[in-house]
Amino acid sequence: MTDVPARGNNFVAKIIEEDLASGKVERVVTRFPPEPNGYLHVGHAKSICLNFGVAEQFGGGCNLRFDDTNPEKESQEYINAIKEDVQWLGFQWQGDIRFASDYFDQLHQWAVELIKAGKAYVCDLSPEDARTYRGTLTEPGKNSPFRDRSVDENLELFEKMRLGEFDEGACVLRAKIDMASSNMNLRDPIIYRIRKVHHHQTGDKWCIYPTYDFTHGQSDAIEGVTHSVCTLEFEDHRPLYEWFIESLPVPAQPKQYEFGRLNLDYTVTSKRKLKALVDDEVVTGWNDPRMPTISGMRRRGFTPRSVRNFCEMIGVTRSDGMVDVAMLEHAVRDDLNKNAPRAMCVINPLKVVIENLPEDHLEQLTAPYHPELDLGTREMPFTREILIDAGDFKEEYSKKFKKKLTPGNRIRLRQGYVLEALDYDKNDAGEVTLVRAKLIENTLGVDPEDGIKPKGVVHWVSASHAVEAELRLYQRLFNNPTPDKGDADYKEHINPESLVIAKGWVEPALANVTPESNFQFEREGYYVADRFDHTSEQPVFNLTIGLREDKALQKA
RNA sequence: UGGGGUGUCGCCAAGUGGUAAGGCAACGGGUUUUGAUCCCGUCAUUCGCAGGUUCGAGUCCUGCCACCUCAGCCA
Repeated sequence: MTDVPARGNNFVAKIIEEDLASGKVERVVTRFPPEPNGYLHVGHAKSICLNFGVAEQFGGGCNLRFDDTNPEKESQEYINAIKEDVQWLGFQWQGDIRFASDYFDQLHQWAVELIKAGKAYVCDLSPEDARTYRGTLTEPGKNSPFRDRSVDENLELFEKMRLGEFDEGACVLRAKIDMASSNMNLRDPIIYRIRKVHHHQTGDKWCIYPTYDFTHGQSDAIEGVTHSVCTLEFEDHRPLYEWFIESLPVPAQPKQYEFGRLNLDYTVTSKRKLKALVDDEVVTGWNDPRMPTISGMRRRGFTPRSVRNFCEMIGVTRSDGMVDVAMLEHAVRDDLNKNAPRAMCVINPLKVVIENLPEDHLEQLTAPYHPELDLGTREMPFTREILIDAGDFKEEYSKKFKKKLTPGNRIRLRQGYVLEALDYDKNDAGEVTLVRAKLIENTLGVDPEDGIKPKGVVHWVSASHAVEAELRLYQRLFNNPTPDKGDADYKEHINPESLVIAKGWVEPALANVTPESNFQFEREGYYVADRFDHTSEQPVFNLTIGLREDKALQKA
């Protein structure tokens, strides 16, 4: 009875619902905390939909906060791209954009307080020695020889760190927790390290930077985040997150919850590997239509709604699985089928001469852009010579080709008349080069008067009026279901045919569409006018996804 | 061999002691001026495995097994 899908019905939403009901929180606040060290991908889309979605669902807000504690890997380019991607998906953050770096002063002050409370110390162990002292998964660590420095000495040393008196790596500030903990994160984790680099937000103000662990929870507290939702690999960090919140005079008590990150088959979703694809020029950039980045999907022709529907479809749980990429493809097809205007484009042209039409015949056929939605109409010039897809003509009739144009077999020109093939020409290679046909009169919108109905429907364009367009035919980037598995060899699975450039003859109405207009080229697939390269002089369309094909037909 | 997690149809996922939703995929059939869409139907006697508690267990208990994750001065 209900046509409203169960929305946001996941465990995070349930927790929030309960917290709201019990009065534990009065208004939900979440945050999406990307590090600006790469472009956002489909996995981030899941997180964005969750964090913004749940805030929206319960009348709260979601902050966009850049987790910018590691300046050397970060850049303004990424910040800009991330903002654009979030907005493109249709979400708006609460208030201004936040940066963890906005809180560096406060964080520094809290670090000092930790030292004063005897809960943090400056450690001079080299990275190698620190690793040794840390122990292993099965053996406890050992206390650092610097663990018992006096508060005054630590204060002085930490201040010298801040003033740049030590080299990078010379020492760090660590929280004093428990070197024997079975949770590695609690073995005196580093909370400040020396990095003598320029920061994209704070310039050269700091040469010491707080670590993720020391930054994240406190930033949440400062912003009044109630539910800090992250992925499963941070689960082990939760005790540390809580340790800081309990040890420091923070203004709020945020709680961390974890969900399973998205894994998509035939897809790579690690920023490092995506960056390698860009750096090694396997693709043309972060927004290459083959990339699973949000900007890549956008350029490919995915709509924000299709991506959001996909995220809704896969759900949010604590189990980590591998989602079938067919689900993503379904989400796009479903949205585009319902909403994209239809148009015609012939990719493998075969000329058909309609012999019972005069040379100068020109008729404008009015065709609706969508079979159900009222998206208006366009004029399709109809002339004596037209182009159809070569695959739609067969020299001989057969059951498999019952819907094709064959001598003696009628088909209907989509949105036009019924045609009957008469004969055809072949070249030396045996290829059909031209078909002669006759038009059956009075068949616009109605069946032939002689009662012989056309068997199939074929898309077409006027040979003299069609506009040549560049078609970029995309397929999946990888031909292996788990290219992300293992470490070094994922590039061996690159699909050599992930991009094929082809030519298409589109109906004139398509030349003037704006970049990013989605279409279904009837009987061909869903295409989008390229966001950057499409112009009316040089139309460029990207294949978003093909139409679903009849499986039985493929087998035949 | 330590800690933390997760195991329900090929994939995702509801289910919270009362007798296994839904989506994707697949497979049949119907409609169709897109071999698309749409429609209709089929698809888990069984919930990682083995015991136990109970009138009754996917749900509770015990013990196994499998997989993921943690030893960055990354996030």
